[in-house]
Amino acid sequence: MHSSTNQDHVFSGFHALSEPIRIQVLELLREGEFCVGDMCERLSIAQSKLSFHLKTLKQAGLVTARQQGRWMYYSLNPEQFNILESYLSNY
Amino acid sequence: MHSSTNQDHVFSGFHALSEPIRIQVLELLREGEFCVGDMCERLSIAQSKLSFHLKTLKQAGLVTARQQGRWMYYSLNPEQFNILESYLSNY
DNA sequence: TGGCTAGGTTAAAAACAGTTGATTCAGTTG
DNA sequence: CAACTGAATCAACTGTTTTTAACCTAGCCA
Repeated sequence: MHSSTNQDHVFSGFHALSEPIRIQVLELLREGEFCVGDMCERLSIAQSKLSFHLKTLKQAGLVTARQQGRWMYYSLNPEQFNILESYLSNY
Repeated sequence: MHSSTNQDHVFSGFHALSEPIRIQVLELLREGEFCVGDMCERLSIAQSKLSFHLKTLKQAGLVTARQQGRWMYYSLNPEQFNILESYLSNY
């Protein structure tokens, strides 16, 4: 049906999705790519807190990061959403 | 896109999905309806522990319960999986 | 080079989730 | 009614996740 290796990734995906701040981040990223500072401002959230949640989202594969100079740009990774979606479609 | 009222339900859905025992329960329920005692046996898990996780799954809408005499029968609620699936399809 | 800035890291505290064993509750059966 | 049983609940405990504030690092520009 699906390998247990994938299942771990699926777990961390659902875990990443089960937190309000992380959902806010994802909703924001639907507008497009953002750097950390701009996200802090838009979400009124402390930088280190945001970094923590971005790390979680990145480890879960839901977002990707790209560095440009001093700025780190984050964006959605739709592929991972597809994987979670197709896991759910088993039910 | 989707109301914030729905979002709460979506949260608890993803939270429910982010725990190994709860996934085991859901996988088992794909075989069909089970009462608590049988699930305990099949999953080698203490009754109060299982009840705790079933409560979480029920609150998240992922399973439904039906009482028959002293037995409580649980089964999957595919509609809620569809809701989560379509939430993910926004990404 | 030195100072500034964006963002990642860390450690301690606080908050939250899960486990355990005992207890309670509601149906059933004698 | 009394004894019994399946399942929910509770309180104490343990483990994990999140928050916070201080600190570190790397890139830029004077």
